[in-house]
Amino acid sequence: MYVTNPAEYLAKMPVRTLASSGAKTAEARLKAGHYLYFEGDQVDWLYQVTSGVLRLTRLLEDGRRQVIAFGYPGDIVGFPSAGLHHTDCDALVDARLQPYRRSVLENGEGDPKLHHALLQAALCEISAMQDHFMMLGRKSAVEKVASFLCVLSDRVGEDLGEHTQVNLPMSRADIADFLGLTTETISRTFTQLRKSGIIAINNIHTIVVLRPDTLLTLSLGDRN
Amino acid sequence: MYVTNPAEYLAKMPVRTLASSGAKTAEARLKAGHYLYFEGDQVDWLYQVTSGVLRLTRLLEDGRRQVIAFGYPGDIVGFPSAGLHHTDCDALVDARLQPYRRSVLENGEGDPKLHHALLQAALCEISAMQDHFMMLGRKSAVEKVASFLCVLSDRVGEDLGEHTQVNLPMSRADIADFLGLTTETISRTFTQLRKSGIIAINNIHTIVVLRPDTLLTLSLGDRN
DNA sequence: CGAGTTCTTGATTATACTCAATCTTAGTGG
DNA sequence: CCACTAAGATTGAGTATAATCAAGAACTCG
Repeated sequence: MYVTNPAEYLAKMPVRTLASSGAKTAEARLKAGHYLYFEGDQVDWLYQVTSGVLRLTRLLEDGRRQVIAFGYPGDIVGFPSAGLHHTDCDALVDARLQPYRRSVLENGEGDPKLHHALLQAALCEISAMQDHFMMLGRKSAVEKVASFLCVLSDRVGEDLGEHTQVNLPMSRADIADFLGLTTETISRTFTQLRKSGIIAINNIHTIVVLRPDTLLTLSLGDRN
Repeated sequence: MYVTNPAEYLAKMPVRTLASSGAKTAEARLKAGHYLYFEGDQVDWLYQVTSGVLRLTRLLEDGRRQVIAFGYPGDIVGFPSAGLHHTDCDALVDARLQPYRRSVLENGEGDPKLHHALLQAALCEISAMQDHFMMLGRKSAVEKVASFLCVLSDRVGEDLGEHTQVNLPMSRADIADFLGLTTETISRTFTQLRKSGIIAINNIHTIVVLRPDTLLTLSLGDRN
């Protein structure tokens, strides 16, 4: 889940259909806080998130952290590079996962349709990451946070009729490490959006988007 | 070319061998300043850079720009997402390109070996981009510039015996838009590295790495 | 209920940006 | 070949944004 321009995400949906394929294994479960894999591990399986939310992270020697992505239902995680995992991955909340053999991605092994679907998911990933570059490199704190909320709202927001409610299973530190900011800045920006009447904060993990249009405008950085 | 940790790049080398495959077309040439494709174009071909340097960019409505990558010899550019290009691509200097049909990547069409090589290149790309996230999100200006020079030095530096010479075909603005900084900051950081005796600046497009070890230390952000 | 973590808010600082001027380089035509 | 121009690079001064440091508030969970 690379949080950028909402429109980008529609292209990802076709992936959901791949679960209907033949060569699949029994669904796996991952409890909140437990790790699916670590950086450097051999890749044997890819996983499509069925429910729950995953967190993909990378560490620098000195402790600085980057959250690479959040894995929401429909997303595929675990793409290998040189056969190895290049992030850590753990669950923010209890999750269910559909595993696919790495060999299906790399060799097409017996299931060309699934092979193709996994390849398409990898290609989507590349394009989504490019969006995220723009966000990390060129957007202000407000733009980043607004973008983040916009995408979450579009992808997993609950329709409350008038407004949209968004659940944030991740901590402020996770959001900060995803957007290249500090927890303090995330907190301040949330407060600022709340005081402007753009969002409401029901509790730490639940916000309501009151003015989605304004939020979208902020995310695009119209400095009028 | 995602400038991060030098070690990452060794993994990319196997890709070079794929040019020996059967299903290839005549080499293409692209003059400096000319575009290979634009964002939104239909993807028909992927290209492996044979010589020269490409620039992949993305624009925001208000003119802010992100350089997504530089394409150096060995690199593959043009991976489709939903069949479309998601960056602009032009040549910084005259370049030669080996084209491969998109269908080889997506359907394996007639050449499983090439299909596999292109897929591996795409997977490498994902991991390299993850490195770049860390750089954009979590590194200081000095760390970014040092990282950039380290990788260029490793990949395309000319061995001058004692030192390593690096050619920079791109402008300061390109480097800035690649690293998420401004041209002024790039300039100042270069000057700072020069005054510290870590690099020498022969001319705007040619720098010499005098103390590679110190540069590497700086790139990793050891704040001692 | 209480301890510990996470979040929020405030005050201050630092890093990198902005704006502006100067210098350098590359390209053009006399 | 050299002056002239335009674009790009450097440097400086001042500023703004987000980071840091620190304290207090609000959650979480045993």
